[in-house]
Amino acid sequence: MLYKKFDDKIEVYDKSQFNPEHILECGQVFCFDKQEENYVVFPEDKFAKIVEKENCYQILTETPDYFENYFDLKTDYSKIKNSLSSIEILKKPLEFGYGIRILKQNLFETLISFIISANNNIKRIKLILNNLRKAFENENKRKSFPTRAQLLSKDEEFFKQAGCGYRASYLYKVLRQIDEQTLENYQSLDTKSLREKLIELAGVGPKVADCVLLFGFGRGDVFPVDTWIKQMYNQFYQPLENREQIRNNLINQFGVLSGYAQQYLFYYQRSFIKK
DNA sequence: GTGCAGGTCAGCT
DNA sequence: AGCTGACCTGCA
Repeated sequence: MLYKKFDDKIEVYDKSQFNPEHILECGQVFCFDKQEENYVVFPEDKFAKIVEKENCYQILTETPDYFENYFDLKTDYSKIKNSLSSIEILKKPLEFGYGIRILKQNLFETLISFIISANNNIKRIKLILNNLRKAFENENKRKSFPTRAQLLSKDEEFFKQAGCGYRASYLYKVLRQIDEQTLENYQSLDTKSLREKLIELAGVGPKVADCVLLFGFGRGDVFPVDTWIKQMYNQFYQPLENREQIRNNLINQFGVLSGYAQQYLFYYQRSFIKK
């Protein structure tokens, strides 16, 4: 993809495979806000503001290298979209979310965020995550995502106060089950074994595991099945109740591009309901 | 007041 | 193994 890296920004010239609204609103990430016409995104302890120009999008940031990787700019999405476009069910979703890219997100942040996402709504998920950031805003620069060590110092009541509800005990437990380095080491596992490892963690079931696999570990051969995907599936395929069955059938069809297909389908399906 | 939101878990057959 | 009900809580 065509882009150029500067000291204080990246300019992305190919608007056909980079659209901040598509990328950030397609459900893979919670650490962003829309400010008037622009999007800001704040993963880990980083920050970027995305501004549209006539011939490009500018990613304004102090850490261009970080965001070059974060937005996976080296990957050519025209190839991915091309191989998916022959599938009838994906035609409209691809047209609608043409600028989607799957972000390369921090493993720990992704794990915590998607544990909180379970049986929850996006507004409240963002509220809770902001509460967690706010609790450490004096010791961190800006409002960074807290580290495992920082969260480990808190008790279950802290997470309840932050609005986590019954997920508070999951967080308390999972912080004692795993650290950042162990997560990194999991990269060497194949997708199936890695998924089993993740499901052992508190608050992590099949759906959350698939989200961490896709958005954190960059595994394309998974298909997170949530209420929206299930709704879509039962609309276009032979209706099924069991989510694992739906998942297996979809992975059978989409193979190593399952995760990508999921994002286009999710974004398109949800657009009908969302205001 | 009622119902829902990117599900997971414990307890049952 | 596979199924079922309970579950925090902010917001519409």
